[in-house]
Amino acid sequence: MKLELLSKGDHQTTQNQIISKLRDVINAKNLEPGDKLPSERMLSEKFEVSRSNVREAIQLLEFYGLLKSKPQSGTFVADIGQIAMNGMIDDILALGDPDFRSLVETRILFELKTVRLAAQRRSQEDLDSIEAALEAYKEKVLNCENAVQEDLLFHLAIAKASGNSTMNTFMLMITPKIITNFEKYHVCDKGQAQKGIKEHQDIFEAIKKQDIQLAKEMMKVHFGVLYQYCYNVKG
Amino acid sequence: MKLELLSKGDHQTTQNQIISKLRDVINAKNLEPGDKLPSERMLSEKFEVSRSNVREAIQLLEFYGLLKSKPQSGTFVADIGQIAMNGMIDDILALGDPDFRSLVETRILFELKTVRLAAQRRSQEDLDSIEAALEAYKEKVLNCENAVQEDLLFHLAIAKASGNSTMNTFMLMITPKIITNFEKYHVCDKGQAQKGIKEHQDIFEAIKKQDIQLAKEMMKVHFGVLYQYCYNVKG
DNA sequence: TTAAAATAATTGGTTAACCAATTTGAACAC
DNA sequence: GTGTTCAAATTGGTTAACCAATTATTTTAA
Repeated sequence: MKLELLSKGDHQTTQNQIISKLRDVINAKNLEPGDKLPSERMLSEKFEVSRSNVREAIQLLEFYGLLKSKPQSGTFVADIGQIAMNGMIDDILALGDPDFRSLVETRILFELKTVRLAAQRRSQEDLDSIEAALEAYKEKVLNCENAVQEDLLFHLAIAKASGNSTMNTFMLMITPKIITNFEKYHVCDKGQAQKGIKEHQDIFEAIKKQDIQLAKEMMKVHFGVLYQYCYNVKG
Repeated sequence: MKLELLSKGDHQTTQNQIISKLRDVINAKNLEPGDKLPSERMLSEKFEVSRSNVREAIQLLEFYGLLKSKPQSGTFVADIGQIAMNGMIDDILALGDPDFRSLVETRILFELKTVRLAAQRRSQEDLDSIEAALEAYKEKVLNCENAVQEDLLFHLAIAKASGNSTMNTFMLMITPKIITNFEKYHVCDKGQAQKGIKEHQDIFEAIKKQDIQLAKEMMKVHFGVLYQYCYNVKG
């Protein structure tokens, strides 16, 4: 038996320690937006870790928009004041792997919003893409095959048609995590198949008609089961 | 004059090319979930790029949950079928830098949702954090100082209190991008100051009372101006 | 012939060396 | 003193060498 209680990834732990130390450096030196941090080499020596570890930590903070590295110059504090910097780093350090329920909850939020935006903004090209995804889905279902992939692409096509690149990106980030943890197996139920097809078809038609409210309602129906899973577990 | 038309980042371009080639490899070899990709060294030779470039591309696809690297073994296709794999990689390749409007639109969506969840789920500790952020905000505003940072932390405290780690993470990702592009300067207007304080106070009180609907309404009022910016630009 | 053991090759990850752009500061002309 | 030039040091980024774990292959024993 491997005793790994509260291990949580050795890598992750040291990474968070470095980030924490980076915050300390920023505070100790009273660095403000535009100020330069010590070089990666100095930091790696000071923290007694490898330079690549420091680089990785800096890159994460860069990802969150807190730092900015300039090629042959140095790493600089982004346009974020010290107070916000400290608060945000604390928040980042407190982040853990997202739980499944929060993923589902977030997905439903996105689905209900993107479908409205798609109904409102979709171009003809968008509509064609969604329809193609729908047809692929229907074909698989009618052949009694697993259509998880086609289902996913249908929803991603809607996200794309929403014209909101941020939501589109986020959908790409969370949806695979959900479908790989969900419906591992496939059962061929005639009733379920028809229900699934109808729900997708209804959503598509609403988008086509540009009926925003209807599109949202149809999507709500489609996610009814998952919705229950999220909000009625307690009750 | 530097002719950089459609440059879009040299790095980004080669990266996308590699990702595209990775997709081709997966298709050519008909790789399915669990199957192993060629080694990084082989790929770098085949693509005629450095191994670190290949690694970077693989890591991005790993970020989106499409691949999975195992330390001294190899890189494997995650639990995503070929159809979804192709569709998702296409989507990823089509992603561009998010436009400002989509960021704002997404932020408002999150704010309206997290404030409801916060009103519903907040612990006493959450409430204390939010109140502390509110007090810090009020103090700055009453002193006629710029309170952008305190405003940000107030909203992030609400996101944290929502109990949804996914939304919390996403809020951390987009909010800084917005505030750094917005309200670059600060004007001290007595009326505006009081208005800002009242709006924040109202939101806090609603969360404290756990009045979900009211919390949402107060947040909607708070983001009224931004909301207009998003949805009434055309009209 | 087959199972097991030993060894060689391969793997992603890590570290160290290297690079070109930038920055710094000393030398120097006026 | 002051502005300019130029060389040396510093920087983040990149490449190549190295590592330990894993996997494939060969050898060996029964």
